[in-house]
Formats: sequence, structure tokens, C-alpha cells
Amino acid sequence: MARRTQEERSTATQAALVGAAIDLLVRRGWAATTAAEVCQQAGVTRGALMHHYPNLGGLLASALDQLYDDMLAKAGGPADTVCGAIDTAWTAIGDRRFKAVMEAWWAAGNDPELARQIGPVVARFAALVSPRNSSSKRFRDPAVATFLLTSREALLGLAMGRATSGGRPLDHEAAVLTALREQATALDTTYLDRHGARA
Amino acid sequence: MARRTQEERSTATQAALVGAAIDLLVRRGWAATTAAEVCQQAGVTRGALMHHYPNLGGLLASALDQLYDDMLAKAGGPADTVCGAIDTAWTAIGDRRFKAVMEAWWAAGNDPELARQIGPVVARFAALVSPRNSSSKRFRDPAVATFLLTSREALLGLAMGRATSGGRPLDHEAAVLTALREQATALDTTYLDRHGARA
DNA sequence: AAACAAACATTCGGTGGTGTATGTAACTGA
DNA sequence: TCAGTTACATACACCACCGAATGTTTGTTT
Repeated sequence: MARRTQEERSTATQAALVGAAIDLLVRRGWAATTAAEVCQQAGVTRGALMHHYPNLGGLLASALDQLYDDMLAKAGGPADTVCGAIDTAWTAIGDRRFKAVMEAWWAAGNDPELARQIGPVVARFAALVSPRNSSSKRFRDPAVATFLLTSREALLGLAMGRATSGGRPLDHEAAVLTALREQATALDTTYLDRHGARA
Repeated sequence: MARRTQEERSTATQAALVGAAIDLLVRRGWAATTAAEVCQQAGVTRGALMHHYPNLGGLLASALDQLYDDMLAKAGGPADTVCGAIDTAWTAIGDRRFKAVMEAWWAAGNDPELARQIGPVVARFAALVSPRNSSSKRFRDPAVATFLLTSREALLGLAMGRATSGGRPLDHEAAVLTALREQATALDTTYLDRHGARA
């Protein structure tokens, strides 16, 4: 790469910084995600970071933002079945990179100032994971809505279990997931039985 | 208190330190629970801390240990119904001081050295919250066991929601809890229907 | 009451973190 | 080609935290 344009250089280092930040958040947690560590892993100096971002928090906010976009794209459109909603939520929550979100989430919960900086992107993740973003009629059924909320909490619990176990899934993770999906399919079926005529 | 015995002095400051540590973990999180902060809140100097404990980690481990004992006492014996197991778990997980445990849990997950120091007490909490500590026959039913594991994750999710919202319960917390208890009672009932003859 | 031990308090050096200059190399437009 | 801008790198000042060492008060023992 004898001669690169300025924009190429910029985007390259920014991508390196963002990637290193997410990776560090996932592997070593919030506290270990220091400016020096991120830059070392990205192969740049701290000067580069401060050039592209106002401060470390700015980089992290941007990194989480990009992660959000990526996950939103992978999640696809809003699901129209209960089971689909579970799968969609788990697509995001079960992703190993979701730990970065939880780290930020947790840190922001303890630091109001930080909450102001990364609060918006964290809120977007909360919405992504929430079952609200669906317009399907069957989600208005109170039983369905409550089940989805409960499931969401369970999925978050599983993700937390992974995070506190070095990223390895808990032993019962698969069992819990299949149980949730079974319940979800049951709800989908009974809904069709009751309202199928309309469709 | 003109003249206190040495033991009285010791236990008093240790209690003050332990109380301040838990309170800080709950209110401000792991990172903010620094030796200086704990001592200031406890009304002693850092010298006192270092006198009674090998280091800050030692104090925190001891504090979590005492918290565990207290919660174990409050939890009572192992429950013998599914609904009782839910209630027992929520007695611990729903306690606002449980955030201190989660802070430690989370921090230890990111720091192997810390995990060695506070790993044992964290493991004890994991056991307290797990449905394993019951000898009731009905808990061997696979469906019941899976339900309990799923519920545990959901309860942890709720606790995490609280922690990341400044301690305030989520809007749907009550709905989730009643839903879980309803399911639990249903399981208890069907179990009695099937095996009631034996009792 | 004197000698000792325990319970603190104070001070110190070192480390690791951040953001801020300030210097240098790479690109770009005229 | 050269003047100007952008993209970095280096060096610096500063602050928070920890653990160790040392000093001081308070209780205990004989």
C-alpha cells in the first residue's frame, strides 16, 4: 500500500480502533478497556485515538453504535410469531459481542456522567432487545406480551451467565432455550386456533 | 462510650467497613468502591482498613461473605414447592443488596486474579440462587427442573434491569414475577395430581 | 504504673490512568 | 512544487489509587 488516500487512512485506523475496543470490552471488560490497551491492540498510538475521537468515551460510544447497526441488520425485520421474536432477541443477546453492550450497560448504570455519553446507544440496544418493535397483532395479547418480557429477562440472564463464566455458555443454556421456544410455539399455535379464522 | 474494650472497638470498625463496602457496591458499583471511599464512608482511615484486612479485596470478600450468611438465614430452608423455590430465589435476588453480589460476580468474570480472591463466596451465592439445594422429589421432574432454571435466569435478568436503572424496578417486573409464580403453582398442582396418591 | 500489644492514623513512593500540547510525516490543491 | 491541511506520534503534566512504612493513641497485663 504505497499510497493511500487520507480518507482510506482515517477509516482504516478508525475501524482498527473500533474493532479493538469491542474486542477488549468482550474479552477483558469495561475497566480493562483503557485507551492504552485499545491503541496497542489496534496498532496505533494514543495520539491517533485522540485525533479521531474527543476522548475514550467517544470511541466507545461510536464502537457501540456501529455494533448496534450491525446487530440490527442481522436481526432482520420485526418477527411476526412469538417463537420468531425469541429467536430474534437471542440473535442479538446470544452474540458474543453482546457482552460489550452489557459492559457498557452496567458501567453506565453506576456512573451518571457516563450514562449521558453512551446512554443513547444503550437505550437503542434496549429497544432492539425489547419485544416492542413488533407490530404483529398477536403481541398485544397480554399473555403473549408477558411471556415475551419474561423470556427477554431469561435470555439476558443467560447472557450474563456467559459473561461471568468467561464467555462459555452455561450448562443449562440449551435446555432453557428449547423450553422457551417450545412455550413460544405453543402460544403461536393456540393463537392460530383462536384467531386463525381471521387469517 | 468512655471506655470500650479492644474487641468492641475492632468489631465496631470492622462492621462499619463491611457496611460501607456493601453500601458502596450497591449504590456506586465496583469501580467506585475504592479503599478511600469505603473508609471515608465508614468514618475511619485507610490505615484501619489495612490493619484489619490484608487489602481492599480482603475486606470485600469478607463483606460478601457476611452478606451471604445474612441472605442464607433469610432464605430459610430449601423450599419444597416450585412456587416456594421461586419465592426463595427472589428473596435473595430481589434484595437490593444483591447488586453487590452481581458487581463482584461481574468484576470477577473479567479478572482471573480477582476471581481467585472472591471466587469462593461468589460460588456460594451461585449455589444459593440455584435450585439445586432442594431435596424435594418433585424437583427431579425434568420439566420442573428446566422451569426453575429458566426462572432463575429471568430473575437474574430482572435484578440486572434494576441494577442498570439505578435500583428502580423495571415497569414489567411485577408482571413477570406473577407470571412465573402462576406457572410455578400450575406445576405444583399438576405434580400433586399425578403423584398425590403417594403423599 | 510501667511495659506491652493492639488499634488505629499519617505519610510516602510507585503505578497506571487520562487529556493536552507539540512535533513530524503523509496527503492534497493550486 | 510548495503551501496548507490532515493524520498521526511523542512528550508532558496531572490526578487517583494502592500498599508499605512509620508514628501515635488506646486498651491490657502484671
